[in-house]
Amino acid sequence: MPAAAATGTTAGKPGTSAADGVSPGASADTSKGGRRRAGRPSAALLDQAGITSAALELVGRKGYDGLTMAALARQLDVAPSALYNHVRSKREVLLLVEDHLTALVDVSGFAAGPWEDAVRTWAWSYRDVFAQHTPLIPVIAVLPVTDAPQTLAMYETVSAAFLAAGFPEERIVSAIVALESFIFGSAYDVTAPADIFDAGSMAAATPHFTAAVRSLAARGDESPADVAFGLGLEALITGLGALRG
Amino acid sequence: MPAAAATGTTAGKPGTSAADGVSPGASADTSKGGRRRAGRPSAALLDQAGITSAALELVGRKGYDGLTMAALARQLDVAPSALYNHVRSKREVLLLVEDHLTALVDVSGFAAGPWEDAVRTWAWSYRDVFAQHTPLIPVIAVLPVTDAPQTLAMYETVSAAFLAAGFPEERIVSAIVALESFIFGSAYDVTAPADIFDAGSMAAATPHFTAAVRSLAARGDESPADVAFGLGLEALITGLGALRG
DNA sequence: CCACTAAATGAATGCCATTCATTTATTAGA
DNA sequence: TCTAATAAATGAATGGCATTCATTTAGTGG
Repeated sequence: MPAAAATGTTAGKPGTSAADGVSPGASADTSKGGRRRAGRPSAALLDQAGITSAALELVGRKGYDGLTMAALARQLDVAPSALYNHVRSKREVLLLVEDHLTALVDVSGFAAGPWEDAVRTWAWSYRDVFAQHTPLIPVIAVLPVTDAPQTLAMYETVSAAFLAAGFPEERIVSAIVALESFIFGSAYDVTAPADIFDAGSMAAATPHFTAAVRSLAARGDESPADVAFGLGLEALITGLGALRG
Repeated sequence: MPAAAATGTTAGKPGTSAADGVSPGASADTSKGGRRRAGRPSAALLDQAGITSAALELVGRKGYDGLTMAALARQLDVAPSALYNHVRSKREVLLLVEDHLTALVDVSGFAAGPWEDAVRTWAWSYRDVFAQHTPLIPVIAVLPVTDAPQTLAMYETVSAAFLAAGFPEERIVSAIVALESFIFGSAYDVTAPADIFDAGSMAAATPHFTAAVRSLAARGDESPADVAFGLGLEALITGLGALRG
């Protein structure tokens, strides 16, 4: 399970959620509900799906520092101010991206098989997706689920599976939150520089820590972030699993 | 090794960091060692300790949105550009604040008593400190320990205690990282709005999740964030504790 | 008293998200 | 077919931000 970690990122699951496929290009004017009133231009250059995929491409190419409203507009061949006809703020752009990414998290394990395996698959995949998008984590943390349909869909799938696995209803949300907290915190670790624990000139003053760091580095195959995540995840699975009736 | 910590940052030149003298701004940092060269003003208005405490006061009063270099300068009765004689960037200000806060984390439990109790005390305290400073979390995550002496000191204390408790040396860093990841993720939860899980109009589409949320709310005394943190922490303590030889 | 230097200044610079009055393009309905 | 309504795009502001830099200020050791 450890090395496979990296794969999860691409693992978009078709059956995961209620979202239609979307056609990210320039024209997918499906939803955007609301009745039409008077004359209404049909060939809009922008919509939320297009903005979302342009934002994702931009992030992939330039990182989150490169995701500015100006750059986003340029990517879409449009004036920056045009974006505000479709999105209330930059935060809403981040929110659209977040919800899109959540749909990539692998919840397929919850359909069948042991609860432990399903949680493992889900957690590794969840971490892998957001490890490449850590600037979204502060956004997610305060995000009312109402504003993120895909995220809500994921919670429904996971909740149903926890109930089926024998969890008492009043513990389900707490267990999910505990797992998510660990997942988000661990996503940051993945991005940490390799020498983050190098004490440098202070090494002599911190002998126990320095020795611990050195013996950690000695083991070769797995990345430190993966080792720590695996360790914590197994502890959580065992400990939380014991709550089942 | 207390406040002397602050030195290293301005370095870059041999022997430059020294800047002792009489009364600095608001809070005096005692001699920072280093040899003196030529003539040198003794009544500096600013130093890193003063900047740190001004930043903390500002954050307490206006939050992290209010912590701008301009506001910080105003607080210290100084021009914004003056700050850059003592600090390389705003990020370094955040770093100073982070290191100061880390010193507030309660590691006293590691001095004696059972490992489990010490970890519990440490983890709750750690979470509580940073729950009020979540904007620092992305900074901490990528922060080389070299740049944060207090943080390094905490790691040394914790590492020594884990070793004494019977942990194999090569698992210590992983165990600490796993705990920290959980702690940082959980710190975000504390700040989440109470209605974060209200599915609103989508409630009908997510019956299991909605029911789980409702039954959670039913239990009154403890905050949801505390319940989740306690649940996860106990699982981690049990699971990680099993690694001890 | 002079040469040296850390520290403070104030005026730029460039980037950013966001706003707004205005224009453009489309279509429903008369 | 003409017209009124309207969504969407524009381009020029606005105000805030961190940061830079040439310059000035003021102590101090020699």
